[in-house]
Amino acid sequence: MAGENLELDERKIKILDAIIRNYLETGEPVGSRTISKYTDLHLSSATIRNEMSDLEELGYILQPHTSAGRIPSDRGYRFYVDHLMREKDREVTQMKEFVIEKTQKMEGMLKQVAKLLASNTNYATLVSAPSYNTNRIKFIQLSNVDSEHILAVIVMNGNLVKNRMIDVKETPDNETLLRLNLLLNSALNGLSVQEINLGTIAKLKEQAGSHITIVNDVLDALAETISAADDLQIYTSGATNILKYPELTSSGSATNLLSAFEEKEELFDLVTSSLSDAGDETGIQVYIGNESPIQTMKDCSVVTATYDLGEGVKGTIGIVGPKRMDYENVVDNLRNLKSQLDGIFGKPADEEGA
Amino acid sequence: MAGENLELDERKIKILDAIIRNYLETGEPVGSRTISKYTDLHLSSATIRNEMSDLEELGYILQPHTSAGRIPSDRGYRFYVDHLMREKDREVTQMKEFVIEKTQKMEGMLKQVAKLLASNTNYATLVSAPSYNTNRIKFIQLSNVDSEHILAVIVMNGNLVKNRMIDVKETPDNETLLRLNLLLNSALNGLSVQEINLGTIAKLKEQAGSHITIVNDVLDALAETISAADDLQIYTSGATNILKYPELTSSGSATNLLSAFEEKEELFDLVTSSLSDAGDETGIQVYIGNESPIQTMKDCSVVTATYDLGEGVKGTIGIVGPKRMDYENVVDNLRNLKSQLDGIFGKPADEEGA
DNA sequence: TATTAGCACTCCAGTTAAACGAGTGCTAAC
DNA sequence: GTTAGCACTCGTTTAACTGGAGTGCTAATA
Repeated sequence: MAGENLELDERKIKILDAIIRNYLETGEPVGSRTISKYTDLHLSSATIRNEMSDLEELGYILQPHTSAGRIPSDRGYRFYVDHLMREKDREVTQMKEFVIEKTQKMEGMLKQVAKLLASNTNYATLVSAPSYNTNRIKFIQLSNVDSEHILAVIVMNGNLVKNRMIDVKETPDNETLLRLNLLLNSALNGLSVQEINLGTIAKLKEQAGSHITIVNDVLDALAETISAADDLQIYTSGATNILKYPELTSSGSATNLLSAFEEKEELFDLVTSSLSDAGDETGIQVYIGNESPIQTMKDCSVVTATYDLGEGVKGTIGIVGPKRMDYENVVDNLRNLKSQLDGIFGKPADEEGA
Repeated sequence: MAGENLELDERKIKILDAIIRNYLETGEPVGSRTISKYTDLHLSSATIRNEMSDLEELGYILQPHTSAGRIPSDRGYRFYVDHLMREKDREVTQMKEFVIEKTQKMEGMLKQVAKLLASNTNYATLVSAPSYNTNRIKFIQLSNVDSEHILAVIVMNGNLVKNRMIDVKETPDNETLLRLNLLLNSALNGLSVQEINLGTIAKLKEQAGSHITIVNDVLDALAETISAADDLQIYTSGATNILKYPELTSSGSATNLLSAFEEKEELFDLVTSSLSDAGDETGIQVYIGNESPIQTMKDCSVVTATYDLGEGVKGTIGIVGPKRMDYENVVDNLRNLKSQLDGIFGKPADEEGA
């Protein structure tokens, strides 16, 4: 565990650890007498009191009011997460079988993941669908559907499919359509959407001749494919777990949290910022209180994991709960799920356009 | 308003009406003295008390406890909704512009509708996407995507598009693909999914020759298109409004309601049963307390409207709130929105496969 | 006969006061 | 440096009290 520390000696650390662990369990302020018995230090409550007084001065714990026990401060939690938390002996869970084999579709699977996580942890969970931003165009096809509509089908790497109905005044004949298909595919194939620049577009339009409008529509559809807000799906579960924690309901932030989980807009911010924060090498990130990217969550803790399917295809799994959440369990669960998801996409199953 | 009634004379009806209206406003049990002043009957509180006693015996109102005022019973609400409720002078709202013009996409529009309704009423709302069950196949197209995948695109009436990736061992050449496309289109075009019977399938497979597996996959995709649970999308908004009503939070049903709105599974039942209940000619249905199709909602009232885009394409808009909800306002809002939606689909805009 | 005034009674909601107890800080002794 | 002891603080719980809104009943009234 924690090695030498500038301001905390061995004993203080042990006491801090005991306080936090106890508080995580009970949710009640913990007093000196409790610690005196709980630890193997064999110190009297009076001694503990002195140490606690020091710890408070250092900002690791605080008193809700005079003559109450101590609770961890944000700084205390941070120290705990960084140095004190033990990794769980991971029991190899049967998640894989349960979650992944059973559902072929991305959407269903992610919903399952959120649900499973929520029931495992008793916190609110969210899972974002992978974002395909840096993905490349694999295939484009235009077809006549009826006299007024052309259907454009765009397949991206990873087999994400996007459809776009295009209104036309007159139906192009099959030959023209074939030519356009050839044109589009040869011009755009293999490009990521970012790589389609003005030059490409100009050339394309030049060659399209009288069918510029169709080409324009296809380009629009491509643009839409990356417009993140439109594409990014977020699945949530267990939001009502929030109501289980009095420190959230009484502080009044519960309602805001719940509607954030319903409307999901704020969750986008959470997901994107968690995707950009690198996290440590494990890809797991812990936000405590005000560290959270979202103001709404300043009274709770957020733990996120970023899963990476390769080729820049990434997504986020997150857990939102009270500051006194069971970090060990949560982190373990996330690490576990992450590793499962990281592996999946060797063989991309069939998915559907959002 | 209500004409003659077997057990209720004019005066009793007036009193009942006054009690319910007052209770809807305040949420507090209403006493005899209040009514004595509130109405233009000019009766003393004592007289009112006698009448109230009668009304209670008849089951229209009840006392939360001795020496409290009266509140409407389910039966009372029912009578109110059926006979007493006045229709609002509809101010022509600018909903259409706001909601409908601004968003081209079905999904976005329905989300907007839910949101608007929630903010208008302060209750929890849900909107189901139109179900295309009786819809017909318009167009099918298979294309080679890469060496291991064929993409099947299916367009239904109303321009609902469904994609399906099909794994293949070896790529069919273009000629074969063309033949299959022709085959599928001529065999299935214009059929609703229910109409595809064993005969059709057998004939199709016979003609498919060595490419049965592909045909099978296409048929699977078709089956999926109608599998309702998979297809039916529900958008919700304002679920947290539930927390505003003490009668729901204290009875403990709020949590269940909230998670019903989050998980949405129960809402499917609500939507389907509201779709099958014809409702009166207006297409609007009011469920009070136990009348609700869902047990979770037995402590509240549910008002639903069914919108009909024609061709069997239907959807539901619903509102969930306390029994003392503002029925007049709610019904008016629903009727309004319904009429807007009913009109929309003259020109089906572009949509995307689920 | 229908209505009203008056009164005793009920019961909830809100307030106050007291008792409790968990916990601290400090001091003095070990 | 550690501990025992004690006075003090402060939130929580319990109990008792009060006010008020509302009812039901009875007797008087129009």
